[in-house]
Amino acid sequence: MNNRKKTKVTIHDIAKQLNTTASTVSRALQDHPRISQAMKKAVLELAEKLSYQPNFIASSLRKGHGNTIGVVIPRIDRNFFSSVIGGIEDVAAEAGYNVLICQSYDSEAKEKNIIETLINGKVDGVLVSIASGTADINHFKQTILKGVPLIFFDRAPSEINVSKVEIDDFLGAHMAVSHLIEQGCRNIAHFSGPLNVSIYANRFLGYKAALADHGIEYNDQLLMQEVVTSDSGADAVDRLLRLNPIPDAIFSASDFSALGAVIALKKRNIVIPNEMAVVGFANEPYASILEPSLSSVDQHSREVGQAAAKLIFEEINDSGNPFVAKRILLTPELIIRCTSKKNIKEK
Amino acid sequence: MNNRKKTKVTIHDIAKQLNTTASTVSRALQDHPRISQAMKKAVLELAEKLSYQPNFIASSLRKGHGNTIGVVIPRIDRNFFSSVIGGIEDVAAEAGYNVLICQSYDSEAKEKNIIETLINGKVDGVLVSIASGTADINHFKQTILKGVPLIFFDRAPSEINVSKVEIDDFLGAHMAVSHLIEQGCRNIAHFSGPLNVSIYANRFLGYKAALADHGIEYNDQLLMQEVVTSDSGADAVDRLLRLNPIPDAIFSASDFSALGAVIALKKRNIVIPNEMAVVGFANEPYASILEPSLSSVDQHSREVGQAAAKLIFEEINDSGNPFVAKRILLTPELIIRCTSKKNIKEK
DNA sequence: GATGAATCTGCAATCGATTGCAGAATAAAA
DNA sequence: TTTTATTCTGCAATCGATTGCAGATTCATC
Repeated sequence: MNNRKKTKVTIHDIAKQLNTTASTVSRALQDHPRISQAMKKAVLELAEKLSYQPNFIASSLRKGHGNTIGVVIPRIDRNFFSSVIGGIEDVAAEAGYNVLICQSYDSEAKEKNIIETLINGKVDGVLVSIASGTADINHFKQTILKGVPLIFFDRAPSEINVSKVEIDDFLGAHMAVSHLIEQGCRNIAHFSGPLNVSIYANRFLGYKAALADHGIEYNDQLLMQEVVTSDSGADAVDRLLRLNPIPDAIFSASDFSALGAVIALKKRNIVIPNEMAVVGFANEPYASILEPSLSSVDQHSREVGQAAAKLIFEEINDSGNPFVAKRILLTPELIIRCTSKKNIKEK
Repeated sequence: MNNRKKTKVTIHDIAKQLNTTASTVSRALQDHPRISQAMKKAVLELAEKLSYQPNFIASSLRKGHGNTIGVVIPRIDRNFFSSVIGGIEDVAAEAGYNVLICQSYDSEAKEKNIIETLINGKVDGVLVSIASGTADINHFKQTILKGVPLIFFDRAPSEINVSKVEIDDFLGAHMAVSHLIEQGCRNIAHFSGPLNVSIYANRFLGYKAALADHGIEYNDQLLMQEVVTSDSGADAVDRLLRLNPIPDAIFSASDFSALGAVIALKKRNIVIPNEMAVVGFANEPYASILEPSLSSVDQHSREVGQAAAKLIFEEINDSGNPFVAKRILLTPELIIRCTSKKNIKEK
């Protein structure tokens, strides 16, 4: 067992041993109605005996598709994306498809490169969460021209006519901010990401709308831009504390900056949530572990993946009909924990 | 742009327009030395103009490989595995390979199924972290017979002659337990997983060895078996507290059970680390966020992925030579935090 | 002008499975 | 026995790119 040689049994080998042809063997293996039971039995038995396995590449070439879909994400070691992939893989495995994972690391060049190698027959469809560094979306137009189904999830460009699966960021933000207002907060700061990225833009709009709906005026000073990391969250807290009056809540578009904020607030002995309430976004696994536990908007990431995968299979199987872009908007869920629930002690 | 038609430019199309043949076009595209500069230029220009993209499937069939490797893991939404995949993907992308991800959900049947579909030419090599439910490893022997390179990482069966990338669980456990002993603990409990799984067996051995090396007798009562989840960790704490004397430390083979233990201990107002110190294993992202922050053994997961990927490319490119199984053992790192560092206040 | 060398191209087979169509073999009906 | 219907099989092309080998063309040398 120390030298490994390729055993390559093909339908021709089977045909030869049975004094028949590859066509017949091929049909027998597919249980084609015009092949006799006797022949099917013989083929199946010999195939089993020789432990024949069909060559996937060859049949893909002939059939024109390879039962594989590609997924392009910024990075996999982020909880949101790995759980989206979990959802995609569930649906794909069910449908007999495999999933090819590629990371763009938020770089447009990498993303472009990935898309180009994927669409040359390697995959039958592509699911993308666009890189934040991507300005030019021509590579996606290529994909469409090639006739390869394309779906965006989570992060999607607006200037392109494709199907999308998104969570309702506006609603999530609106729920979070409304909740803070119900808790008595009136002076609510917002940590935002780059506003040219749709998810952050929508969260910002949801924030503003919730304020307006409760008759609270929007205050420019309370918007902290490009605050999505833990460090920047801590810095932003410093800036907030210099305001007069000091805000009484933070709605952060990211759990990471919310985390940084909570740590910074604790360091300054500011009581959470009574002096300053905090709600994050994404419901990262650590949200429940942080003390006080972090309220956050859950994105139902696994369902995002499942929905996106289902959508792409629809488009793959539907390729004859004229294309109509669909948009699925999933409802997020506000998870209320200790950083925002006043008058309730930590247990 | 509402109807999507497949544009399928092949080398034959280019050849026809240039009054030459597919062979010449193929060679021109590969910059073959025996093609004239003029012809190369013409081909390249026309290819560009028609936005020709080589058909990946066709060239794979002919070349006998498809620049794809498969990864089989129990599940992707676990930090360890997603970061291993990050490492694999880094190396693979560098080498011009794509990565196919499959989840076994710790089921032998699923794993077997995955392996069988992968090795039929779909991938050029397979990286596996074996499902905990897998007893029969015949499907892997098939893989070897097929001549498809195979590497195990993290979890590997012992009864098979293949290359492996593992972290030194024995050493990691030894470091953790020695550290607890240095902190003055003498009565150290151990939360273990199923001992037929190598990683848990080795952690257990490392635990025992560290005790022995410090002249501490191993006590059967302090071994809590099958404790790898948060809930079971909390339960195990209950049992420990009924012992006499009560242990003064826990070395957990999993961060999840360590987490459960810390929460349970806090609920009972047992002071960590002075009354009970805790060290976990895996350095999950929440370890640093927990209060008190959890000491844990970091597995350098990204490096595991990188090492495994490098190894499989060696085997793929080396297929001529007689096979020699390699074993890479990575050194883990003990991260000392507040659950085990006595006499240091939490900041 | 002839021979040899050097440089390009094209033919045709190949990778392995699939499939339309023709045709063989068998059974049923006349 | 002949005709018609029915049931199986096989031939050959196809998917698109690659490659060994032969042949063609150009150029240099004697």
